[in-house]
Amino acid sequence: MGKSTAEINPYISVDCVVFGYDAEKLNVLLVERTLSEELPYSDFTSDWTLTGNHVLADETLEEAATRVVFDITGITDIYLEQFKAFADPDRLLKPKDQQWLKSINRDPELRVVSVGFFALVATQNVSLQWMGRTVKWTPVHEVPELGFDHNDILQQALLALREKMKHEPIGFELLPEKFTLTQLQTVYERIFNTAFDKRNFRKKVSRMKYVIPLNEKQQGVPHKPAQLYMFSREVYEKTKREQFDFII
Amino acid sequence: MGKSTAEINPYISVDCVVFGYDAEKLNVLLVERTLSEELPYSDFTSDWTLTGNHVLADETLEEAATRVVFDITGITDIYLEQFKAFADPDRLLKPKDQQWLKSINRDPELRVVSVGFFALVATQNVSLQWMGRTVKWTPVHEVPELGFDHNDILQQALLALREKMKHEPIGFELLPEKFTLTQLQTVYERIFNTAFDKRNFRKKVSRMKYVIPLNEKQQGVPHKPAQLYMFSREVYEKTKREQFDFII
DNA sequence: TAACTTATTGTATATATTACACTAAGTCCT
DNA sequence: AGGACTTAGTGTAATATATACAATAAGTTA
Repeated sequence: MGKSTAEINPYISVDCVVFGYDAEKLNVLLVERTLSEELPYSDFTSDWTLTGNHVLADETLEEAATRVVFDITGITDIYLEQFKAFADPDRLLKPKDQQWLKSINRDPELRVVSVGFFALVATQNVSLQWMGRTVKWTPVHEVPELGFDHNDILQQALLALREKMKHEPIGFELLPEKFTLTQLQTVYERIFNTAFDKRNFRKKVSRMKYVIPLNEKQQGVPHKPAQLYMFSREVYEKTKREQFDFII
Repeated sequence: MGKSTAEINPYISVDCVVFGYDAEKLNVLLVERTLSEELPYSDFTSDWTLTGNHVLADETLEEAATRVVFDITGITDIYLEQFKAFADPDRLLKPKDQQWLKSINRDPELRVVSVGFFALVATQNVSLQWMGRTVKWTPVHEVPELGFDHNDILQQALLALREKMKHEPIGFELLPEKFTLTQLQTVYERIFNTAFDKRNFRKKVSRMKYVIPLNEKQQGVPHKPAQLYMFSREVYEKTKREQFDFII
């Protein structure tokens, strides 16, 4: 942002599916899309889209995605992963989208490749603002019809997130640095929409040497305070081994 | 192919990393890149690249990748998976690549997004020809310096292939329809560069209900003929269940 | 101090993993 | 016909993991 329009590559964009978790639900960041006031088109004045932007001339895709997430959330060290490119010839051809593209003087005929990233953020303690545009968290199961092909992109991001979560310890990215085992279990239960047995889950976690108990307990809760844990990526990288699980 | 140049989208291409397996090694399909004869640039006359092409105006990425693979191999039903988009600003800026782009009258300044797919084919029994261009199988560990950023694309494809193979039964795509357990074991050993215990491997496979023994044995081998098996994706889809393995 | 809420723990059974070496069934050669 | 050669095929014991299942512990609140 803050760069001149001339540096923007009109053919390539990134869309970031920013997932957040609030101890209740998996949410996704949406941005309001409004028609510019000078052009009062009739059939909509605003709706919602994922966060995205065109890449700049000297930017890599990763840099563009990092910039987009930073501009909205102010967060720099964020878990970010490219998961799929979207380039169907008709992905911007819905009437609303055409109307919007014209309203901001973009060529509505142009075929834009959008590269999808998903991001995981720990809390909602991010100052939501994107150059004055309205940004909000929405539970992934309550997302309305979005602009462009963003409902599709969101669904693909969810699939990619689940696939990755099955095999890599990224659930921790959605939790605060210090978390309880119940919180950890709940993250997985919500994202996979299942329930785990508490004892078996804890037995499994206790075998993960990279989930480390702290000398600290939960505070300010009106019941028995839980042990706090941290995740160590360093320990994970050192102790992980390849394994196959393509069985039944 | 066979369409007019006017229908080509100059900004978007697909590159297909076509993996083949010949009972010995994992190979990849390479195409020779030659400078057009009218423009005798000095420092190279030909080298190799992955198979790829620009997408056509009315094509999706998947359709373009399918077309590219079909044009080279003549195969229609092929395992094909999008794994990553490549769009670094400098990905086509090496002198050789600039020279080549100019020689075919492409704008060498243009930033092209290439979407990478990997494909798995069972045998080398594919008629290799791509509109008269030279195509060859090369063992993945003997691939020379390729044009563009294709060495990078190949490495990323290998990583994506391994990741997928750890969790999904796609090794079968590299084998003939009827295969022996030794062949199956060898595929995994070669791709992961490890050795498995034969008895333990077979015990594991015997638990996969979707690897089905046939009433048929190997023929024409100068030793005890092995039992032949087939893979049933239908049985796999019906019996698989989600599981987590992000432990140690 | 009783009611309430969430945290924490164990055991028995079944299944999966690992390490390890010999016999079986063909062909080839003389 | 017989022996050499090559790859196929198999079992067992020890350890680790998965699953099903319910009672006690440690705080807070009224």
